[in-house]
This record gives sequence, C-alpha cells and structure tokens, in this order.
Amino acid sequence: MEPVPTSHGARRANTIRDVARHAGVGVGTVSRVLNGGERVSAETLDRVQAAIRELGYRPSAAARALSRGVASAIGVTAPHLTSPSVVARLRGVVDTLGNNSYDIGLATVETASQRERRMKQVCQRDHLNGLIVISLHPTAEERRQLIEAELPVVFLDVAPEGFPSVDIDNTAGGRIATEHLLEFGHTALGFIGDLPEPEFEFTSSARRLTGFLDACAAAGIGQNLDWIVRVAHAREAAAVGAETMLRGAKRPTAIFAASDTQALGVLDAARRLGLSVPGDLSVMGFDDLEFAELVGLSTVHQPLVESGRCAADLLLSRMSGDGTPQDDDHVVLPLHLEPRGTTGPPPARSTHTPAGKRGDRPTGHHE
Amino acid sequence: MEPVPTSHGARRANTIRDVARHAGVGVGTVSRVLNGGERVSAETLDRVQAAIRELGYRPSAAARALSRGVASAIGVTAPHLTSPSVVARLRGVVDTLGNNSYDIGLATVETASQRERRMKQVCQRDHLNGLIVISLHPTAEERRQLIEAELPVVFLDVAPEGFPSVDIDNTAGGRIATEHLLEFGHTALGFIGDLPEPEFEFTSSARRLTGFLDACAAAGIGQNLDWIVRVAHAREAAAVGAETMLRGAKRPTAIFAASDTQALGVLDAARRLGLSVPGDLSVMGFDDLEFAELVGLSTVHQPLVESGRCAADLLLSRMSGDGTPQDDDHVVLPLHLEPRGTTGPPPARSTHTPAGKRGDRPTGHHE
DNA sequence: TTGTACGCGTTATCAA
DNA sequence: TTGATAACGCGTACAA
Repeated sequence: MEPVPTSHGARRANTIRDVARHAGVGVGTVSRVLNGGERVSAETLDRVQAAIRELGYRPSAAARALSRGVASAIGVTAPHLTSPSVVARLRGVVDTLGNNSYDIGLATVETASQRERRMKQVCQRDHLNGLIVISLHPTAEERRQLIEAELPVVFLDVAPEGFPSVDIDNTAGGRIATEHLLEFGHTALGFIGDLPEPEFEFTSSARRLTGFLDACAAAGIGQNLDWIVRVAHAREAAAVGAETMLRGAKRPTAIFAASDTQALGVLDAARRLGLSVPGDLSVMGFDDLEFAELVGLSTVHQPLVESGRCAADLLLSRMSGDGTPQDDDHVVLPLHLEPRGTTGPPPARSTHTPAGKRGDRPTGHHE
Repeated sequence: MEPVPTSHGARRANTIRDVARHAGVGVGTVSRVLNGGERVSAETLDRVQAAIRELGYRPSAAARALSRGVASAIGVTAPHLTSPSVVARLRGVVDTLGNNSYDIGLATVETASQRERRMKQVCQRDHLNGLIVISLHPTAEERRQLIEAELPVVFLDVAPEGFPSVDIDNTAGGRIATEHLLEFGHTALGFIGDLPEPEFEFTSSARRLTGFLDACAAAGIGQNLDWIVRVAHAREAAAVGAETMLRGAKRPTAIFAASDTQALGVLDAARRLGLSVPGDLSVMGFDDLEFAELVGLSTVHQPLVESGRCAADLLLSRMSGDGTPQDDDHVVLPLHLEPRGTTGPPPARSTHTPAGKRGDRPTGHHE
C-alpha cells in the first residue's frame, strides 16, 4: 500500500491490479465486477467490492477508453453562447444526451483559430463517438476532415449536403411571416436581416429574405430596395438600420425582421421615432424566443429546443445504427405563425379588408 | 499497410508506429514531431509530416491521456439549462475555458440518479482535471467523494465550506433591494422568494430574505407574515402568490421578489388586479437578467457572466497552482442597485422622508 | 539527433 | 466461475 513514486512524480493511485491483489483475485474478476457484476460468485463479489472501497479505488477513464478503443463522449460545437436560439438548441441536445450517459464535450468557437483547433480535437480518435454542430456552416476543409475521421455528425440549424441535419424551411418561414403582413393589407414592406456571409451561399437569414421576396412577388408587390436592409445580427444594429429606413420620405408600413432580436431593434427604432406599433408600423419577428411573448411580438415560431432533441436522437441512431455512414438525412421541422400584438392593419390610406382566407392570391397591384 | 483485423473487429486505424515505419524513423521521433517539433532535423520533420498526411494519421486521445496520466478536460455541472442565470454563468465559464484549450465536459443534472451518475464520472481518474459546479449544493456524500478524488473544484453561486467558490453576498443584496424601497418611503413591504430547500440550510433566496428582514428591522418596520411568500421558482407560481398577497384587506405597497423571474410574476399579478406599477405597487427584482431591462424592471444587478469567468480563472489557478488542495477561497462579487421603472414612492398616505444613511447597524441580530 | 524498450490501467480472450 | 496474459497507442527514459 505504500506510495510508489512514478516517473510522473506524483503518488501512484491504486489500479485495478492493486484491487485484485488486495482481494486475492485476478484482475479479470475485478473488471467483471466493475462492469455489470455478471458471472461472479456472491462471495468474491463482496470481497472485491470491499477491496475497492478500502483502497479508494477509482477506475481510470483514459485506460478504459484506450482499451475499449472508443470514448463515451459526444461533442457539441456551437457559436458563442450569446445567442438565445443557440442556447435553446443546446438545451435540447443536452436534455436528450444527458439521459444516455454520454459525456458532452462542449466547445464554442468564435475565432477561426479556435475553430481550427477544435476540429483537431474533434477528429482525434477515441475522443468522441459523435458530434453535433449547431449553427455553424462547415468549410470545405472541415467537411473533408469529418468524413475522413468517419465521425458520426449531425448538423443543426444548417443543412450541408452530404451530412445528416436538422433544420427548418427558412424560405417557407419567410413566406409565412410576409403573408401574415400581406393579409393585413400591407403593401409597403421592409425587411431587416443579417449580413450575408461571403463564404457561404445561404444563411438562414438569406433564405428568409428569399421567402419574403417570394411572397411579395406572389402578391404582385414591387420591391423598394432601400427597404431591404442587412446588418450585423444585433439589436442595436437593427435599430439603426430600421431608423434610416423609417426616416425616408416614403416609409414601409410593416417590417419583417429575420429574427426576434432584430425585431427588438426595429421596435426600438419605432419608439425613437415616435411611431406607434402596430398603428403606424407593424413589426414581425422570427424564432419566437422567450422574450417575444414578453414583448408581445408577432413572430414565426420555430421549435428550438425540440430541434436540439431531434438532432441528438438522430445522432444516437446514427451511432448505434447499422446505416451507411454519412449519407444525408435532412430533417425539416415545422414552423407556425405566432401572431401577437405588433402586427395589424396599415395606417389607413388604402384601407383593405383584412383578407379572410389566405391562398386567394391578390389579383394585382395595390396602390 | 493492409488493414489488420483486431480483437475489436473493426479495421485498425493507423498508429504512431505505422507512421514511424512509413517514415522510416522511430516512434520517439514521431512523438516529438507531434508535440512541438523540437529537436528534430528539418529533413526528418518533413518526412514524418508527410507520412502523417499520407496515412491520414490521427492521434488517439485516449492513449495520450493514459500515457500522460491526466486528461485535458474540465467538467461543468449545472442544473438544467432552463434558468437564464445558469446559462449566463455557463457562458462566462465557457468563455474563459475555451481560450485555454481545455475540453469542457458539460453535464446538467436534474434527477438524483443523474446526479449520482455524474459524480461517478467526475471522480474517475484521468477524466477531468478540474470541475466547476454551478448552482448546486453538494451533499455530504458528494463533498466526501470530491475530496477523496482530489479533484480541483470550484463552486459557483453556492459557497460550501471547505471548497473554493465564487458567489455574491445575497444577504447584502436583499438589503440593497429593500433599502431602495424604504428610501421611497414604503412601509408596507412584501417578499416573494423560492421555497426553502429542506436539505440545505441556506439558499440564495433565503439569504435575500434575511437581508430583507434585516433592512426592515433596521428601519424599524414590523413584518406582516402574510406578506412573506415562498413559492416554486417560476413566474406563474410567483404570480399566484403575489395575487393572494395583494387581494388581502390590507396590502403591501411594494414587493421585493428574490429573482427577476418571480418579479415578472408579480407584475403579472398587478396587471390582473388592475394595479398600476409603480403607482399602486412598486416591484423590485434580483439578478438583472436580460429581460429586466426590456421590461424596465428595477432590480439588483449581479455579474452573472463575470461570475463564470471568475470561477474558471479560480479553477485554472487552482489546477496549475502549487497551493494546498481544497482549502477554501471564497470570492464574493459586488452587487449594485439597478433602479428602473417599476419602483417609486408609495400611493401617498404616509409620506416618509427617504431614509438617510445606511451602515448604522441595528442593535441586535435578527434571524 | 535518433531509435528502442518499457510502462501507463484497462478490457478481452482463453485456458483452467 | 476464475486467473493469466496479450493487446490498446502513446510518452519517455536511455542508449546509440
């Protein structure tokens, strides 16, 4: 029992071998006791457990992982946890994974170097059994690495080709939001969304814009390009953008913000300009974050927490599954309109009857 | 280079030995190349790196951890991620740790069995280099295990004796909130906080209540026991509690809610009863969550994100530090009043002069 | 500067 | 049911 100095300098901790010796059994027996005490006589079981207790033995996770040739952890990569939607998704992931006795290796990445380093870690063998990537577009290089590592991975909130993913139909969501405004009779619509990201063809925000444009086109409504504003994803940036939009000689009677956060900025702008909502200006958000209800914001609901659960389930099935690795399997979650207090008819000038049923396409231009 | 079947059945991945053979060098050299290419001739370095690339070699995290005798991960244990304050703290932790190339092992625990399982994981050797526990009171058994595991640990938002911790002075916070109300001249004060937890002597909420009582006593104000309500930590529960309090024949002119979430419930109650805020009723929160500003809630600000950073820093210093393990080191972070729109003078009846100075200790202890 | 051999703590196999 | 022993892949003395 005396401490044995090792090359590491620290006092050596008791190993399974010490336990075996102490209990007068073989290491194999101890191992069996440790992992589901099958096939061990009650008497030896007692002896071994006593030895474990007396020696304060704690198994080595590293050795176990090495021997088994695989870890028991799932990685989760996400952007910085400032975005409420990322947090909500993470919550769903953790919910599901936490009940499956996996370790969860969380990494938030912001800078490119963090991201690269993280990929190195992620792709190590015996480190992770699976990976969930939240709201991060994989670069070509990253895709290559992931495939090479043969790591089961599920993307959440993005849907790169060739990988399983859980996502929503952002274009349809943009349409839903816009149609809601159109049904109130708005014909002067503005849009505020995220900056386009040069490296990636489509972001959620860009898709929502597409839906917006689609719906406008379908309604035969022309577009004022000054009313399509793309700014950094932040409340204040959106406020500034909205303010300039609303200061123009002509101004929109409704603004669709591609996220609730940005909608908040639009509300700020309206307040600063003394515009009443929804009297002078209707404001539509997207996401249905928790504060949306608090503020009474009309928005499009997307199932954030559930999306996390869904991604985790998908990953687990991928990991245990026999299925061919890495074919794609794109889950698209449903959206729905959540009308609240920030949307209503336009200020009255051309007073349209709020359209009864939708689906009836307006017949033409409205002036 | 042909695939070699192993006892595990899977195709064997390339090891450091394969790389060495492929490059015509020894494993030691490869190892040196891997960990900071010192003491390697430029030519062999090239050869080795080429071999690594050609073989698609990826090091085994498990083997490395085993050989090194230590992992490179820090565990974070927290309650379910529904509470905004927990998330904010986590954000701070992840911020700091993410820049130190540690893996972050996140586990949320809700049920007792989850908690027990987590402790098992946490206490394995070679699994974690350190642990941060957020908003979870350790049981006696858990404390024992942690000490035995000699695992550097920092508690956040709780301050158990014998462990380092980062916390705030909840009693002082309760006083700050209450004094703010007293200075407006309120003399009829209500309190809404969490249910007491039988297993632990003091929760944050209980301490805030103590501060509330202290301040009232110092101001010579008697207590109406019907106005001290303790309910589950949830908006709706607080609303119900506040409603019954406000329905009484006599009712308080101000309520201090021990958390912003509960303050939201109090505001709900006021709305339902047609009470204007702060005209008829002043409402005071605690925490300064993000929505507090949104709602214009007067509250006590505590540095949530920063507390996470602080805990992470403390843990890192503990881990690298020579210091004796597990002595305690209780960091207490500062609070400040954040007065906003939900507090004001009482409805006019007894108009007190705003109390002058604080700091004069009341003449006796109040429990 | 490079190569060799051993140890890390566990699991799995197989003979007893 | 049990015990002995061979992997597992990497780090690291130590010898060359």
